[in-house]
Amino acid sequence: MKEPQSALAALLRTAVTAAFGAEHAGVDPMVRRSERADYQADLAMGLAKTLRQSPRQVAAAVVAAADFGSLCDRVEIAGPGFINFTLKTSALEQGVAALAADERLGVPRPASVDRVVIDYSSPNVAKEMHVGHVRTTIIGDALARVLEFIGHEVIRQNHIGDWGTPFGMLIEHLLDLGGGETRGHSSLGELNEFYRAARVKFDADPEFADRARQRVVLLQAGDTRTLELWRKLVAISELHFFSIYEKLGVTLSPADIRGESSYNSMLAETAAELERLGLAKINDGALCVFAPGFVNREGEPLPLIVRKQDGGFGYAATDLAALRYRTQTLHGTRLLYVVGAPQAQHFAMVFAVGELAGWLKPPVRAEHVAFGAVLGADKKMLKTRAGDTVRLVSLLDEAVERAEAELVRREPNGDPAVRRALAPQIGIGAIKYADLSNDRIKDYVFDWDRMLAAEGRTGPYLQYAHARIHSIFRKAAEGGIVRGGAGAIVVVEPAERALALELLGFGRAVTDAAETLHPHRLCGYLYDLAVAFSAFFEACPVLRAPDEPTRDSRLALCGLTARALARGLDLLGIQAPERM
RNA sequence: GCCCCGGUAGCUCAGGGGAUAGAGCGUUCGCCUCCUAAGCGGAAGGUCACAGGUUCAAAUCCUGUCCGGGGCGCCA
Repeated sequence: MKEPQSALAALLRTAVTAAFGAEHAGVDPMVRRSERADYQADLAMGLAKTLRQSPRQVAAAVVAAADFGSLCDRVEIAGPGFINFTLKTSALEQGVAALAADERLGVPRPASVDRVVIDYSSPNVAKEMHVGHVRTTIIGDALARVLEFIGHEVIRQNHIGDWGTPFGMLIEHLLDLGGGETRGHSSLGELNEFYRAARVKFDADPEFADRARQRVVLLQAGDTRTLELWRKLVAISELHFFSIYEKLGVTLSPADIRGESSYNSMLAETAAELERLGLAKINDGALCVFAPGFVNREGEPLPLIVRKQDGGFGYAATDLAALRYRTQTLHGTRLLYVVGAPQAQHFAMVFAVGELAGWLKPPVRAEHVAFGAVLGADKKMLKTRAGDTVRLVSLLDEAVERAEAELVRREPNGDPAVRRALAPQIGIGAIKYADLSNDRIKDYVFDWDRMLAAEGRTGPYLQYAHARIHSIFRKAAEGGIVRGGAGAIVVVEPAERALALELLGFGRAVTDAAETLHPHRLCGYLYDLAVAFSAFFEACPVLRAPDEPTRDSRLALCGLTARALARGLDLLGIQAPERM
């Protein structure tokens, strides 16, 4: 059986053709949740215009042309021409029962499976990860999880910055320090210092800068000794990345790393292909592609510089090579770039060139999944009090510490071991929910007190709702009550009805997040679900239900809600502890 | 100068053609002998930056203005 909202939409579509002819078969019935009923359809007003009839008349004709009897026990026309539907309780019960029996909780399979290549996280080698990486990592991972769950093939690409001119100075500095044989830079705190020192030396010492430039040439030429030192830097950095990923609970693995260096061998042929296609030409000694529509300050055509005057390749070349690789070799059908909004123009140009080159053509699409900055309370880019960029480790550690402190405050005599297990789940979950629940395109204000607050629209609130359900299950088990019996779900109380209705929206919420690439929609849905559950929890005793069938039905509703919350949180990369 | 993204309640944010604009925090009034009160129920609080336009219908679409952030040829 179809989930009621889709069933209503389908019914309305046939009703429209029946009433007004096949030429209107394509109209969107505009079915949505309603405050005045269970669902409402807003199609009559639009149709009225083309049909030159009054909206209420149109609505009446549509309603008359279909039999809503099996789904609804009330269909009313209201206001200018809204059609309000109140579901039959049996339809609601069947819908929820179908959901309970469905592994996928009502998430439909995609009409066509995409091969999604998703580029996210992408930290830089020899630099410590900082706040600037938190959004791409969290948002990218959530999208990867959602798309994968829906049934798309997801290829993660961690486009780490492991190549380019800075490595000349880094390697040269490493040699100055003793050829890299020094006690391994095990902590990346040191390597961060290392980068800074190299930078300072590069800017201050022309002789060093010169050596650094020569070292870049050696690196790009594949000099053995140089590569060895380079690999050392990369290896140490990767250790750091994965320690962060582990703390964060991110699905990226070493196999997903495809850094800038891996395109090194493709840069020349990419440039050659662009030349061959007549797209790239030499301008001021640099090989440039001028995509139509892009201009600089002076209103002159703005180039994408494929090869610099000095013969080197910049990041535009790498991104073009990566685009070519992702389309021509990986055969991705949907390419996602989870990169900050400031790079919008860069990606617009890269995609434009990709289209000109014929690498990117429909139905294959590339999308810049842009996001805004993380701001402090002062509405400026988040910095430490000293004005430094915030290290990601400290951010995550502080989240865990704060979560643990909250646990102590709440339950001073609680088991410390339990707290230690719980704190990361709550702290990291709080950071993730705070980030994901904001529309990604906007900047968002990072506020510890708000995200970890005891109350409100937060990660902990969702986890708490889930934990309360499991608390019921534990109590049930203690009382020898077997869950998952044959008893049907019976919807009687308003709170049960509201919860059931909310549960039916799970599939739509997940699909919506995937199509729009906006995880905050799923966040909003899960919050609404948790609210509906909390209201149900207050109003409808489960284990103390008036009779056994009611108790079992409520247990089943609880089970379904717990699954939906846990799954939804999982799709966001947030853990759902069973007790808090 | 040109381009992109924002401007919605005191604060943080949803809503992005459809009914009286929603939520959380904060303020305020209630609710724990009862499955976790990190909870639930109620109240107050808004010329949706501004001005035009399109439409039966605009917070939502278009144009312009103002404010804030960002980008604009060899860094990534």
